[in-house]
Parts: sequence; structure tokens; C-alpha cells
Amino acid sequence: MFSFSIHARDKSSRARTGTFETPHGMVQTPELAIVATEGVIKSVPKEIYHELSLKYAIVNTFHILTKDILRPIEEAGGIHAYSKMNNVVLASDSGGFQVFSLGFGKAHQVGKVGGFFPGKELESTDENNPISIDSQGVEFSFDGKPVRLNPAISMDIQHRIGADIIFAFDECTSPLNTKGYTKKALGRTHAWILDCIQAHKGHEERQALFAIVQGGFFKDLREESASYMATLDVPGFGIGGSLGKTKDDMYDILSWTIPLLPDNKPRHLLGIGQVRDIFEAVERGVDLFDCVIPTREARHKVLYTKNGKIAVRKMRQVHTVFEAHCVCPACKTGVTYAQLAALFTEHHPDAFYYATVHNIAFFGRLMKEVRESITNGSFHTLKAEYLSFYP
RNA sequence: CCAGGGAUGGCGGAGUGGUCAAUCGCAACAGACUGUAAAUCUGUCGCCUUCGGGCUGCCAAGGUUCGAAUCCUUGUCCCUGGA
Repeated sequence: MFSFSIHARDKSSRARTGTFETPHGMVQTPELAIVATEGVIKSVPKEIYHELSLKYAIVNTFHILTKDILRPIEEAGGIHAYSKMNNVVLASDSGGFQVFSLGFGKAHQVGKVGGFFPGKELESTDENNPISIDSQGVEFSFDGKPVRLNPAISMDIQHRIGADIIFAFDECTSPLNTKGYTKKALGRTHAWILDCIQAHKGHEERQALFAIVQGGFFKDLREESASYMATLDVPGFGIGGSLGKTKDDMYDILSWTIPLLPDNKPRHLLGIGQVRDIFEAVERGVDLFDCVIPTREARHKVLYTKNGKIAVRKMRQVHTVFEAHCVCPACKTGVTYAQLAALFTEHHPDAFYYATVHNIAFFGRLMKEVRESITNGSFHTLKAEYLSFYP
């Protein structure tokens, strides 16, 4: 039911194009998933989804569980029907990222491609994590209620959600975690993937379980993890964070791990998707991405264009559409920067809608151009073009 | 005409003798955002500054006081009842 075929390769890098086939159609790679955490794209009505030429989207196990939308999803007959994304390849994240984002990430106010915070370096140990983690799983506290997740629970929820690609329940560590801690967490992640595979037995035809490589910014741990995951009989791999302290750290991690993964299976770089990062990662062999940036930054008044990011606030006097060639619902109907700025000022929901659909369209085009450039040998030219506006 | 109420920084709106250049919200300005606790968060937001501080300032003009956005007088404008 799931198969990955590679169509073209870049001559001077690990970039490749391919197709990943699933029960709900295929994704052409490289592709970026739009994030629909609770099964919906924020600020875009479901009736519009079919106009967005969405190819790949991802939902979240932890948030679906805690917001009580598992039942509505099951009643609708699965996430594709619930989300009105019947022709979209859907993934679900396992909740492993929330182990970080609601744990050390929250405690230390740091992202997974972390900044470096003086005085906070490497203090992370079990004691100052607001979440309790042991070999049996993770105990969250959310809205004052305890929420438990482990491989079996996460797999069960993901089976009920019904996404095409599901991710193993892992422990995403923090850039501030010590090597000792990261190694311990990696041990759990490595044990848990076996539990996930076990729990997934019988569902392999319907959903593809991707294993996740961890190991922080430690070369030997990353190599150990990639080598270990490579031995497993899974249809694809995720590469998870912590991804170091800088972009270069992240690129190093990709260079370390990807050569150790089987060439004939897709690799999904979890949670990454800034323009430059997409090029650098594709170049190192990444096939799939997901990222909140297109949708989140839209709500934060940032528009993506081929000439760079644009702060809508500064465009009050500009009476043109966002991008003349764009066919997103906003550009198509002639919404101008000035109008968008005015809508943002009055907090009108359409502002969020217009900006979101445009950014989704931008990233859709970007990924298409990336694919075409790999096919016709112009990947590096395209990269240079984009990086001049997205340094 | 009578009786009340009110005028605060771009706007809304706190503050009723000192610790007030004046809480807070909005707007504005600058920045951040990478498996979404995010339509969020951070900083600036009277003028000048060598960042120590200096100056002007709460409708206007007088006054009381060591000290006034805060109390008194007059004026101007606005709102609400009454004739």
C-alpha cells in the first residue's frame, strides 16, 4: 500500500525527487506538510481547503487527545473526512514533540533549533522538567489534568485518527540537554520504537509508521540512532530535534544521519521549514517536511513572496496584490496589501485567512519549483535565487 | 435659565495632595516565530540626553500649599436631568 519511488537525483548533492504512495493518493517529494494540529488549518474555513491545492498536511496526537476531538474524528470516519482533506496525504505527529515543547522547551523558553541562553546552559536534568518521563512513558499535566502518553497509547490514538503517515512516539530533547541526558532519552526513544512497531502490527497496510532519529547535536548519538533506525522494517524515517543551537548545527546533523538511512525510503525532517532550511535539507537528502511557519507567520502579519518575507504592517500604502502570478484565494480576488493591512488593524478574521492561504500557496509553489529544479538540473540555481531573499 | 456630571499623552480609560512622565488596553514603531500552550511573544511609545540625568506636562488663567493631574476661584467646551 505504501511505496516510495525515486525519479530524479541532483548530480552534485543528495537532493532527489520521488513519489510516496498512500491510500489517499501520493505526495511528490520534496514536499512540505501544512500543519493542522487539531485537524483544521487555523483561520481557514474547511470549505476552502479544496482551493488550496494541498498535498500534505499533519495533525497532532497530543492536541487532538487533550482537546477531545478524537471522538468527532472517529465519528466522521477518520481524519481525512473530518478535516475535509480526502485527497490530501495526512500525517499525524505522535506527541513526542510535546515532550519537549511542554517540557524543557517551556521551562527554558527555548526552541528546538535553540538559541543559547547564558546561565541556562546544560542545566537540564530530570529534576527541572515540568513533565515526568520514564521508560514507561510520559506524564504531562495539561490544563490541570494529567495526560499520559507512551508508545502503545500514542499508536492507538494515531490508529483511531487514521492519518496515512504516523510517527513513532519519541522523546524530543532540548538543545540545552546535556549529552548524558540526551543519551538516556535516546535509549528510551530506541526502546519505544520497538513498542510502536509492535503496537502497529496489523495496521501496516493502512498507515505507514515512520521511525524517528534522535540524538541531539551529538555526532556519535545521531550516528548511533540513524544506524539503529536503519535496521528497522519501517516505510520511512523522521529526523527529530533537538537540532543544535544554530542552523549550521542542524545541517551538520542532516549530513551525519542521512547517509546512514536507507536510500530507498523517504526521510521527513520534523518541524522544519524556513525557506533556507528547506534548500539546505533537500540538498542533504530530505524528502518531506512539516512546519508551522507558513500558517503561524501569516497570523503574525508576515507574507511570503518570491522577493522575500514582507511585514504587512509596512505595506499600508501599497495597492497591489501580494504576488501577481499567485492564484491563492486572496490574490485571485484582488486583495491588496493596503486592504490586508487595514483588515489586520481591525482584527478582521479575513486578514488571517488571506495571509494564511497566500503563504500556503507560496510554499506549495516553492516545493514544486524545488522538485522541477532537481528534475531539470537547476536546483543550485534555484537555491541561489531564493537564498538571496531568504538568507 | 436651573440642577448635576465631566474635560488626562494618537484614541479609550485609570489615577483624587507627595513614591506621577502619569497603571492598563488599543493604535503606532522595531523585532521574534521551524514535529502550534502562538490571531502569540519581546522591546519602544511627551521632548532632549555624553543614558547619570535635564526639560515641558493632565482644557485655560489665576490661587492655596514645602509640594497640585489631584484642593479653591473664574472662564471655555461637552454630557445628563428639570423648566
